[in-house]
Parts: sequence; C-alpha cells; structure tokens
Amino acid sequence: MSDSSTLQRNQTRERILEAAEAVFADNGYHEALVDEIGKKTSMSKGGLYFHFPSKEDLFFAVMDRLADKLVKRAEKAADRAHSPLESAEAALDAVLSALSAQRRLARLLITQGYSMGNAFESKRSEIFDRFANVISQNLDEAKSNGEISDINTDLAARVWLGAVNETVVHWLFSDGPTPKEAASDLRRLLLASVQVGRPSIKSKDAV
Amino acid sequence: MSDSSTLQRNQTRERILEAAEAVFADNGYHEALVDEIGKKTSMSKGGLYFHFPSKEDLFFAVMDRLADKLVKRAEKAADRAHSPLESAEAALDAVLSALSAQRRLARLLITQGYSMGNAFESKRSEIFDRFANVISQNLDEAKSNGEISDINTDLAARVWLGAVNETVVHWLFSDGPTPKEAASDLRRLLLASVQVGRPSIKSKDAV
DNA sequence: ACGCACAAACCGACTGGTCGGTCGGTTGCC
DNA sequence: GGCAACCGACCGACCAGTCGGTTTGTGCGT
Repeated sequence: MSDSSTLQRNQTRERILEAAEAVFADNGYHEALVDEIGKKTSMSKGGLYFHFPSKEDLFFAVMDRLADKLVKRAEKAADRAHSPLESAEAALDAVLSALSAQRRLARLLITQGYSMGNAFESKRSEIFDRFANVISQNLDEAKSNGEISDINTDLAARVWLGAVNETVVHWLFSDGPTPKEAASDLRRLLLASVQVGRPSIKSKDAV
Repeated sequence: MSDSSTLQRNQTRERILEAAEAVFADNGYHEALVDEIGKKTSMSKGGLYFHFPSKEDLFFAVMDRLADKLVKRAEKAADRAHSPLESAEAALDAVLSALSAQRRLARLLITQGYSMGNAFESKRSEIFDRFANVISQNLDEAKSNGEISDINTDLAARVWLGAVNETVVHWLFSDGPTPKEAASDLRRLLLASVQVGRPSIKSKDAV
C-alpha cells in the first residue's frame, strides 16, 4: 500500500497548500498565522509540521505551485495561437485573465511575494523570469519572423510583464478598472511597443 | 527659541529619518529593528519614540519623504523639457536615473513597502499615483498637442511606470542590466507604445 | 478471524526568543 | 523651577516551532 498511502499523503499536502494559499493571500507572510492554516484545514499545528518543515517552506511551496499553474496556463494558451506574436499576446492574456478572475491569486503572486522579506527575493525573480521567458521566446521568434521590428526582446518582455503587474496592482489597491476591461487598450499599447501595426492602420477593434 | 528650537527639532527628525531610511531599505519593515535605528542615530529607543509615535508612523514618514524627493525631481526634469512628450520622457528618465544611482532607494521604494503587510497598500498606491499623474498629465497635453496618437493616457502612464518598476526590480534581484544601460532601449519601447516615431524612421541613436 | 506489533499520521498544550512599546527617571536649556 | 529632550531597563504580547502522547491503518503470524 505504499502506493495508495502516498496518494493519500499528496492529497493531504494539497489540502494544506490550498488552505495556506488562501491565508497567505489574505494576510501576507508575516501576518499569516500557522494556526489559522490549521483551522482552515481542520488539522493541528503538529499535523501541519508533519508535512512541512517550516512556515517558510510552506510559503515557498505555495508560491511554486501557483507559479507552475499559471505558467502552464500561459504556455498552453501560447501553443494554441497561430503565430509567435499571437502566442506572446495569448500568454499575456491568459495570465491577465487568470489574475483578474481571482483577486486572491493576484495578491499572492504579485504583492505578497515581497512580504516575506529579503529571503524571498531570489524566488520572486525565479518566478517572474519564467513568465518573462515565455514572452521573450515568442517575441524572438516573431522577430526572426519579421512580425515585429528589431527590438530588445528581453527588455520588451520585462516591459510587458511590468505593465501587467502595475495594471493588476492598480486594480487591486485602488478602484482602477478590471484588468479585463483594460485588456484591449493594454494589448494595443504593448503591441505598439514592439511596433506592429502603424498608427494609421485601423485594427479590427479600432476606436 | 520656539524658532531655533523647532529648527533643532526638525534636524533631529531628519537625522532619524535618514537612519531609518537606511535600516528599512536594508532589512524591510519587519526585519528592521527600532533599536538599530537608534544605534545609527546614537539615540535611545525612548528618544526615537519621543519624535515618532510608532515604528509604523516612522516608516510612513520615511516613505513620504522619499516619494516627495523623487516626485519633485521628476517634476523639475519635466519642467526643463520643451514639449509635453519630452517632459514625460524626462520625468521617467529622472526617476530611472535616481533609482539606478542608489540601489537602496530603489529597494525601499519599490519592494520593501510590501513587507509591512496590508497596511501599506493605500500608501503604496498613493505614492505610485503621484508618479503616474506626472506622466499622464504630460501625455494628455502631448495628445491634445498631436505629439502622440489618441490613446488611453492613464493606462499608458501605468504601463510606463510598471515597465520602469520591473526593469529596476530585475536589476535589483537578478544580474540584469543597470537601468541606465537599458534606458535608451526602454525609452524607445515606451515611446513606441504611445506610437511616436514610425519603425522605419531611424532615430539619432539607431542600431 | 483475531490480536499484536509497529509505524505513520495527527494532536495541542507548552516553551522560548524576539521586539515594539512604556515609563520613571536624568540631563540641559531658558 | 520647569519643560522639552532624551535615556535604557523592563514588560508582555505574540507565535513559530516542539514534543510526549494518542489515534489510525497495515501487515503478519497463528
């Protein structure tokens, strides 16, 4: 039964990660209490510490899991598209819509990452690099493709990410527009940044 | 005396703010110890608490002071420029170069705020709004000026800010290029996002 | 079928270190 | 004498992590 028991084990881990995700997202690392994760899991502190060696490890596990899910989503969306540039767009859209669908996710990924303090920095950049790579690889292809002009694609990927980041944060903290509402304007701006579509040519959803 | 004494008082406050800035920048809110700020100021904890009611207030004061300095710098740079669009550019450049000149400042302004927890959210958006306004106002003028095309200037300002933000963060955490090195590429991308300069026209520093 | 042994999973009261904040005092200036 | 500025030992809330114990499940010999 070492087989059905590892299954059970993983299910419990999942349950914990789920609860932890919610608690960390709501409170940030420091203000999140391990006991509250216990409460949400109907499991005691001792139980939690049987599965995860420390609060810090748990937090990292939560972030990794979240990043995995989102990156995969972005990559799938990119695969469905029909040209490199469209792939880059699709990846961005996927992330944007995933984040706007769940404030909690957005908070966790974008703002609470910093909340842990300096120990988390490298993890944060690791995660953001993964997203940046999805974008920049597609932009590279689009470049050699002639779809876009000859630009610094690494930087462009950062710019796109940063733009999404800031848009989401503004939505989270202020009463800014839903990223979904802003999505089409945002797409226009970002596509323009890599210089596709001359200003005078009207696109299918022109003003 | 009520005159020279308030001067003295403000000087002490400044000394504390200076020290606190360094400590917060290095350690983030939570890991920063009030006692260490005391050490850096050669002042006891009691002394500090005579000038600031709480660690939290002190942190906010530091952030406000920093934001003031940077916004003013940006506004001055904008004033020196000769067209609205150039003003927007100049404001951006000013911030970028100020941040790249002092990692510490950048860390504090951009990342360490979050480490305070949810209480910081409104302050963060207040500060970023100030920067966004400088940009978007100039972009608005540039728009009615015909310098740029008819775009969502609020969003564009966010995009610019986000781009700078992410560039700086990447520099801080990874071994990315100095924002200064990336500045000219970045400028090109952001100007393109508001659709000035057709791809085919070569600029003075073209490839 | 039945108990038995052994371990994995889980429990939750308790501890121990950490710091923000306090407060009764001292100093120096007018 | 009186007040603003400053001192620093101390307090006490807070909470991650521990640990001796209980439960649950599983395999095994008889």
